[in-house]
Amino acid sequence: MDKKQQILATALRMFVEYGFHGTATAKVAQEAGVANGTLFHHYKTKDELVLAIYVWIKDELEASLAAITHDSDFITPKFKTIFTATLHWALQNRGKFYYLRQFELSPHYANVPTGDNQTILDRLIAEGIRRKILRTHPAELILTLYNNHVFGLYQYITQADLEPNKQTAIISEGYEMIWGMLKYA
Amino acid sequence: MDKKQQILATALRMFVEYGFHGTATAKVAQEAGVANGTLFHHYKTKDELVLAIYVWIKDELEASLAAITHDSDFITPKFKTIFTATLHWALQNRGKFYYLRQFELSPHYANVPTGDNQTILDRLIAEGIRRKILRTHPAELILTLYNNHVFGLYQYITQADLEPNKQTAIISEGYEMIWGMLKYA
Amino acid sequence: MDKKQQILATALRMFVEYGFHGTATAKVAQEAGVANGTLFHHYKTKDELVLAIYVWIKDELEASLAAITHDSDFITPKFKTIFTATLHWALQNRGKFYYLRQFELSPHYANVPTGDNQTILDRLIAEGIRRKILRTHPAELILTLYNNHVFGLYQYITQADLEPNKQTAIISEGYEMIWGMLKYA
Amino acid sequence: MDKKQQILATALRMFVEYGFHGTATAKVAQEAGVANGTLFHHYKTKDELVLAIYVWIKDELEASLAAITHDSDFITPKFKTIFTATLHWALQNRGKFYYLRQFELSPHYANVPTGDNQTILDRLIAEGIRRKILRTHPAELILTLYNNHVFGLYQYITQADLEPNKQTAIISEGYEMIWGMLKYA
DNA sequence: CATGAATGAGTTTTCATTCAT
DNA sequence: GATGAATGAAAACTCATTCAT
Repeated sequence: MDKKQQILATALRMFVEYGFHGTATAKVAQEAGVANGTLFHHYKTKDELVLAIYVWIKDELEASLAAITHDSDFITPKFKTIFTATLHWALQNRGKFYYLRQFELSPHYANVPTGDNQTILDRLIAEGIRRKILRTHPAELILTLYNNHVFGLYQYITQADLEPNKQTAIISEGYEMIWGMLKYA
Repeated sequence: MDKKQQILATALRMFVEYGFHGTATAKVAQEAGVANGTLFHHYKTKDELVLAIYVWIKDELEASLAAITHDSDFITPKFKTIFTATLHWALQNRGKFYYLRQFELSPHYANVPTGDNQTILDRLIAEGIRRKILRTHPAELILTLYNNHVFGLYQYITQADLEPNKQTAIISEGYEMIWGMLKYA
Repeated sequence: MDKKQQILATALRMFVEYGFHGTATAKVAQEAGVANGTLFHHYKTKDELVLAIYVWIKDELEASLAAITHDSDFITPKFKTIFTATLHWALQNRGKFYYLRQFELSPHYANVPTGDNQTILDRLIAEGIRRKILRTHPAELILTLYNNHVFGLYQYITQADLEPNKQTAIISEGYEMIWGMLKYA
Repeated sequence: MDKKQQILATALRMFVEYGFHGTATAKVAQEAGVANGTLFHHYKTKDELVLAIYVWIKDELEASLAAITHDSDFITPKFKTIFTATLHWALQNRGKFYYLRQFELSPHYANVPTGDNQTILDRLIAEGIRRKILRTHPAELILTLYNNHVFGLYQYITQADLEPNKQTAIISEGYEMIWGMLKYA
């Protein structure tokens, strides 16, 4: 398990730094301190490794959001909690958050097995629309706009290299913006 | 000249379909109907080709926006005009618009020579902030949020494969959203 | 013992289907339902496995011929019996017979330990020549022509996919041919 | 062209000595005095190279037989001429002849494009059967037995390492044998 | 301007074999 | 005996780039 996890972490770091194609599997193995063949013993192909990292990060973010919300929470504050927590997580896990975007905009995204596993956010949006707390738009549209807004803020904050308190202020502003944009009436 | 343009167009199509690394220069040359060496006769390196396509598309979009606006326009309607025109252009030039995103999120973006050539949108936002028509935020933040919103709408419309009239309706809605989000007070 | 035999049988099948080099030991182990290391526990190298299969089949064919002949038989009918039995055995054990050829034409053949263990056929030919029932040619020549004739018939019958009665007829014809070719005067 | 032919000749020699799988393309390129990539510039895959060699040899043998026969020849002497010439060619081009067998018994044989290009021998056998000069068997059977007989003689002569005059004598004997076996009545 | 043969470093992947448990 | 994770040396193949014509 140790080596497997070591490969995962090293690959993540290198993929973020050099891109998928810019990172040779041999280099990953070397930096992870394992033999070339060991990487392929655990992940049959490079694509499989790329996907495994995505699932790992996705699960981790989801778990971190699950830890601070409850099904019984009211929708409006829950929305704020999730938005804020996501951005803070993103800023404390920049490599991981960047990886998610990099992956989702790449052809690799097509390899994700399509289960019906809805995320907390998926369910929240669906319920918010149904209860007329969010605008009556297709959930898919709301989700897409939300994600792009979150990524936009992340992009700005990281590129402008803001101080922590400024970061919190912007996140707060950003929340007001998206809420004003998506809330019902 | 013919061959040069042929290479450009073919490369654009293939880069969008297979990605930068997934597209071999030899394949581009072949599909463009020119010899391997001809491609390198016009563009010294693959990176140079990738950049040339970006500049070409960027200029084309800018020219198309320039054709429908004037420096003397009022800011508020001009903002709407540009937003709407950009999205329509994106939907009629999907490959080109997608290329812009692909390029800007890639390490290639660092190769763009940093001139002070501001776009129409850059100038509009700067002036909007100065005149307190747009929120008093850093121009960079406003621009980032704007761009991500535009791309989010583009993503939704293309993935949902909407009919033309639905497209126009969503673009109109999308405009109201971003305007509500960015306008002063 | 069970596992050892299981490995042998699985390897035979796969070597015939994919060739020696085309068959990975890991795949053999997997299909045989044993662990990777178990294969190497029983056979020190892949070459050793390849050889073991050859010896196994060779012994089986020899035993099957021994069961229907006696040292005291007359040479002429014994020749016919052996020829006919060999071909029938070959057609009922196609994989095994094909393996023998595949092995003997490969560099692996050099690994067979050279004992003086003569086969029934070897002894029969030697005696036939000595007693002037077979042509006075080097035994090696007669054996080679015999083997190629047998394989030729096998090739034709399997490729033409003949019905059982046709098979018997061809084998009979084939016997007349080789006998006419090799018998004395 | 020079390099292409150089690759072909080198690969032939190495495939005969080490087998298809035992010969690395990198080694072929090295021995042929060309770069690794050059080999793949001329032959897209190793399989394509293997096939190209087969076609080359096959054509060469066919041309050599065509040079000493005429369509108007009588069948019986033509048969002898071809048989004898084939064996002499085989003994003077041992690598090439061995390659043909090696190839035809391998899975590569399935890659040969199935045209209707009949060889001289194919046509001769078909006509011999029709005119009742050869036994009334399926042409395929006659051809298979013929080929195996030729290869058997080749095998014996090369393994016994006979002197030239002995070779000629055995070939002559071998002709009588196959003719006795295949001629009508 | 245009060509396409030639290059060789680099890539992913395979695989027989070992060894600690 | 049995296991399967670990190994690392190959292997086939790719590809941006050069250059003589």
